Amino acid sequence: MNLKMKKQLQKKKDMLRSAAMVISKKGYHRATMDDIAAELLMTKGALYYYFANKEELIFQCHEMILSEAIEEIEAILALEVTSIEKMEKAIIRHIYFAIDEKEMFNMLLQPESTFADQHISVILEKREKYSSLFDEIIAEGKRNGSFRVKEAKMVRMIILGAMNWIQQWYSSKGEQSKEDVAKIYAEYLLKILI
Amino acid sequence: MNLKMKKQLQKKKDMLRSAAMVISKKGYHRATMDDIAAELLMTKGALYYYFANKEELIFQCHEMILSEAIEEIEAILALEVTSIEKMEKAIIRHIYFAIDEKEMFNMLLQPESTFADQHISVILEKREKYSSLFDEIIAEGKRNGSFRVKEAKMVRMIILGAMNWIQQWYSSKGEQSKEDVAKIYAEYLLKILI
Amino acid sequence: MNLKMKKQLQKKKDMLRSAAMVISKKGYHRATMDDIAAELLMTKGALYYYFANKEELIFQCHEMILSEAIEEIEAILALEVTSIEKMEKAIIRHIYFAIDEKEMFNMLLQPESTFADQHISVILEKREKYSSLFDEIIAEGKRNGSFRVKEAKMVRMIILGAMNWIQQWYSSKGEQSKEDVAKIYAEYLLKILI
Amino acid sequence: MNLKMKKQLQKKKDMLRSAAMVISKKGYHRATMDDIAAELLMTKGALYYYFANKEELIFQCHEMILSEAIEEIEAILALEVTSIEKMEKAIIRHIYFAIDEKEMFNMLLQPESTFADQHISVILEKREKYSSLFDEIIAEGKRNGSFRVKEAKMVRMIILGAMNWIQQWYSSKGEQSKEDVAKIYAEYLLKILI
DNA sequence: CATGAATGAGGGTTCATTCAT
DNA sequence: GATGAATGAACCCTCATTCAT
Repeated sequence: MNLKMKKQLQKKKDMLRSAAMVISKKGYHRATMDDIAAELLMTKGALYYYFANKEELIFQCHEMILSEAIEEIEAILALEVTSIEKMEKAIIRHIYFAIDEKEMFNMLLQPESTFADQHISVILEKREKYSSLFDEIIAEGKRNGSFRVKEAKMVRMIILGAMNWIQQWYSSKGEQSKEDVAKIYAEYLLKILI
Repeated sequence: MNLKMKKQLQKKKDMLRSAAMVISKKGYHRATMDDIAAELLMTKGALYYYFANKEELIFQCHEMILSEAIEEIEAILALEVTSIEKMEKAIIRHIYFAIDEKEMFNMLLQPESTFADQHISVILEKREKYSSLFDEIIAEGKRNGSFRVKEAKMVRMIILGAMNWIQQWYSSKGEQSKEDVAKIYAEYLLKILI
Repeated sequence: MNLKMKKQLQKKKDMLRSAAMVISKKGYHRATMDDIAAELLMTKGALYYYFANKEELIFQCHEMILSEAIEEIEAILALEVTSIEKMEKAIIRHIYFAIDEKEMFNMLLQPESTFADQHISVILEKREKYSSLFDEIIAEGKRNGSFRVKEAKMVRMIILGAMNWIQQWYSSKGEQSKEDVAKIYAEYLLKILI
Repeated sequence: MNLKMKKQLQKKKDMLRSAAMVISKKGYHRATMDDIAAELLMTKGALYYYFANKEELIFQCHEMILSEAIEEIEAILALEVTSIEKMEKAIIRHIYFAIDEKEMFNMLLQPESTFADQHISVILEKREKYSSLFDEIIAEGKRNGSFRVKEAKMVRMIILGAMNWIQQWYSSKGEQSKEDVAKIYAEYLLKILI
């Protein structure tokens, strides 16, 4: 029984991952339920067996991705290292994610007012939760004297905005390795904090 | 004759502006030609007299807005002030634009792979042109010793990314005035350059 | 201008009439928008130019038919004849309608819980309005001593029920002419009132 | 074995009864096989074990209900009472049924051209059989001088139609008890016969 | 016997686009 | 130049039905 449920859960995750692929590649509106089903080697009908409708599907995509991202940054927060190192790691982690999972990441940046009010609040909450983890690092850094910033919220926004923009220009085929990019970004962004 | 053409041009600009409003408010896909026509107090049919199709319409929106933005930054570049001041002014100008014309600005950030190849290259070229103006300021600053950065391209991306993200969180109803936001952003972002 | 609007109104009426034909022949659920459009020698798209959706379409059918029926019985009520004659004429009129416009009439009898609350109240009101015209005749007859009934409401229901059932068995190909049927029904039903 | 079959039969009857409930409440088209299965605390798959398809299911519903109704009226016919009393009892029985089992009764009134030809003839035959029982009472009454009607068929139709219409207006929450309604109806309808 | 999963054929609806007037 | 009307291709979604397990 438990095994069965685990399998089901795994399957749903796999489906969400594939769906996110298509959706973020084509965009929410251009990706049809047929497209998504095809990617899953299913028919549309089967898709609707698992998800009530298109919005529900994309909503669950969002949720899954955000939850995973939150977990990872939380793990960094729990490390026993300096605040500077935490921020560095968080920045690098974020950038790796933005590059490695470009499609899914991209999806998060374009909620496109697709969601019904009920869903949107959940998503926004989770987004805020994620962002607040960066706030925590900043706050911790201020407390122990590592960082010297007054407008913490805005600094957080600057950092997140700078990182998210990578989407728009980075190409894995380019000359820069993702490791280099991440390192350089971390270096420059830390200049703002210190 | 010349007057007539001017009038026509002005009319078209007005149309583009209104259209951009609707499109960026609703998003490209949710904004129907009917919506746009209604905003222009026209019928759909009339709209098609001026623009061959929806893509052409949005393409011209993009072009107009970008051209105007480029002009403004070019004007700053031509000023006889220090590089630091130029960058400061450019940042503030950009942020004002992002806040004051949120809808149009937003449209620029979501090309959404709407464009056919033919159009997209024109847009990308113009975008690049705009971005390169920031490069020029940075280069100038490096030449005259004001700025000390190695990875100029990446720094430019950090700055642009940070600024564009304002879209996502700034609300005119919030406590922060746009003047404050622009000033603070300029201050922090200049820290990266110096 | 006025002529144009009249034409449009007439066209809409024609459309409603044809639509009612299909719908009542096939039933609301079996009649597809394609079917209806085909009957109108149109495409589905054109249909949606005139009616927001299927429910709106059928709602307007109902309304039109009921309105016309109400007018006719009201005309009978206004005649200067005895109550008995009025009831006789109303019965005959109703039965003619049930037989001549079998399809539309049939549609009225099967609201099939198709309507949204907003619409259903309008329809029920109009139905009640129609039925109340029979009440008025009965009341008038009681006042002037022609009729001798205690439970007026129930008698009205008996009369309407009996007449509406004709739908279920009368066939124009059968031996009975509609004139005969109407006359006999009137005769028997008046026995209840007198 | 015999016991087993009896149990099975009973089970099927229970299923039909529950199914009829859902179908007549929602209407044939709005009631999905899922709905029906849920009411039976089963899954769709199981339902298909018992019934070949949806039409078969509703067909058996019809048949069961009609058979039961026929039996009851036949019992009345066999009583040793006057024709007037028989008709009175039949009317009352019919009305009780219409009120007590509103949903199932309602289903019978809306065959909705759901049935394939093969089925429909069986149903129509059974309906006719039921109706003919009223004919028999009338005929018997005519023979023994209780009733004085020429157009027996039409009178039967008037009586049935009047009774079936009760569906449309009677509410158990209303002021009238079903006993009152049945009595009054019987009284008025007998006026037609005598 | 029963279930979960899948299929596939529509049906309602939207909307960019066209065109006669 | 402008309008109303119409088209048709997609798209989301539903649901009766099937079937391996």
